[in-house]
Amino acid sequence: MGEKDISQAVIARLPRYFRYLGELKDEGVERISSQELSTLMQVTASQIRQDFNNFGGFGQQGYGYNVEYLYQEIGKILGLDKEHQLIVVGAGNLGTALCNYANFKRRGFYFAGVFDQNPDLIGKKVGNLFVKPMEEMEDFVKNNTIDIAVLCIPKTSAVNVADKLVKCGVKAFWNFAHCDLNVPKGIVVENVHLSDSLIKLSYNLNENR
Amino acid sequence: MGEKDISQAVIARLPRYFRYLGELKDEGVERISSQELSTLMQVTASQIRQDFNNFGGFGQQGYGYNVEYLYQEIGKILGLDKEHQLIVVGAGNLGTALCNYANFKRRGFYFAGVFDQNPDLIGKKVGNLFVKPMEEMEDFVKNNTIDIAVLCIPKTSAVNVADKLVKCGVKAFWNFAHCDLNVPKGIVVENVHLSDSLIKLSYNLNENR
DNA sequence: TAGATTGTTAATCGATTAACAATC
DNA sequence: TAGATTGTTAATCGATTAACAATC
Repeated sequence: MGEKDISQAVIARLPRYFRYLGELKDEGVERISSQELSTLMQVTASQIRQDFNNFGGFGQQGYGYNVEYLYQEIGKILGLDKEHQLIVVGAGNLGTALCNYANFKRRGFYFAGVFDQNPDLIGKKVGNLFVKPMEEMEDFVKNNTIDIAVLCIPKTSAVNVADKLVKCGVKAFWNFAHCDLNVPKGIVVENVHLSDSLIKLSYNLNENR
Repeated sequence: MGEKDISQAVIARLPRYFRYLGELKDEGVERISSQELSTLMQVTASQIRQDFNNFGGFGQQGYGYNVEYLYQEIGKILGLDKEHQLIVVGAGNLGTALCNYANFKRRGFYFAGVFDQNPDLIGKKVGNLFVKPMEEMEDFVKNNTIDIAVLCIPKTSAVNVADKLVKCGVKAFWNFAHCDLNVPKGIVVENVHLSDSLIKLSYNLNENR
């Protein structure tokens, strides 16, 4: 963390770069210029170069960027060279959907446990896991060095569950509950507020008529 | 659309205001000042007043804002006073989860149809709908004035399906496919790239150590 | 009327774009 | 060497914050 802080606007664009570079790599493309990438991604070449240069010079004058190399480097910046252990709290439809999504594993995100308070769901198979009761959550987290908790529970319990998990050492929350978490400094939250997203779509839809 | 364009930064904040105002309303709070809302939401009072004043003066000097009135007005701005008809394309885990999420209906978003190309899923009950084959999608959309299509299909088919739906009159896409859609001007896309979101979390997690 | 708080203008800050020297 | 394209500085643009006059 010696470096200067990178703005969240830049960070938010990195996964998209990573995605495009991965596709280019899979297509066998060896090199790409900021101008070509600009056309492909519909952002300015200036922005692309500025973004990359926040992390060091990955390109070469007169040549452009080596796709494979840039892909690897951005992967490292994003922490995708490391493995992450996750738990999912809430084994409803959404929690189940996320557990079943195989792509995350490919990126080093491993689902280590699923928990629910509904007795009817306990023992149910979700992905390659069996739903455990909420009472076992805290011990499980302590014993398995869990990085990330995925919250797929109603907002009424989300804040409370998050507090408990912070105490057990969870460092990051992927929050699908329809509320804001209030966590201590140093704990990271990424919200996915689906209703908010749909409502935003509604605004733009109605504006565009 | 006579008014000047509102920036997407402002639009993106509106659903959150709406959410907080809804909660305040439910708690029976009658009035609130930008300063109080600022403390509650952890944004500056200045920003709150600027944001609201993009759409007109909803407050009263010396008093603040009437919660119920402001809630209603922001709802109208967001188009939540209108009904929206949706279809879901892709009846996998995620499509199923979205169909089952009752909260959307409460906001005027009605799921009118679910489609999948997998013969095993056809006829399966999802929410209060039965999965229909993809072949029926286009006629269905034309006959039911569908506003919004929710894409829960792999990226390999998403672009193709979106093209078809645009031709049938769909005006907005809620895109969960892991790719960018390229739609004509006037068609609205709201992306929910879950992998990108999780990867962003990964960056911030690794940065915070 | 005095106090409170908005609506709005002005100042600041940060992010994006343009330009170009450095260099492969 | 000449051409291409980066890395980086400077200019512009837009968004956020501060300040305060208007007014309830």
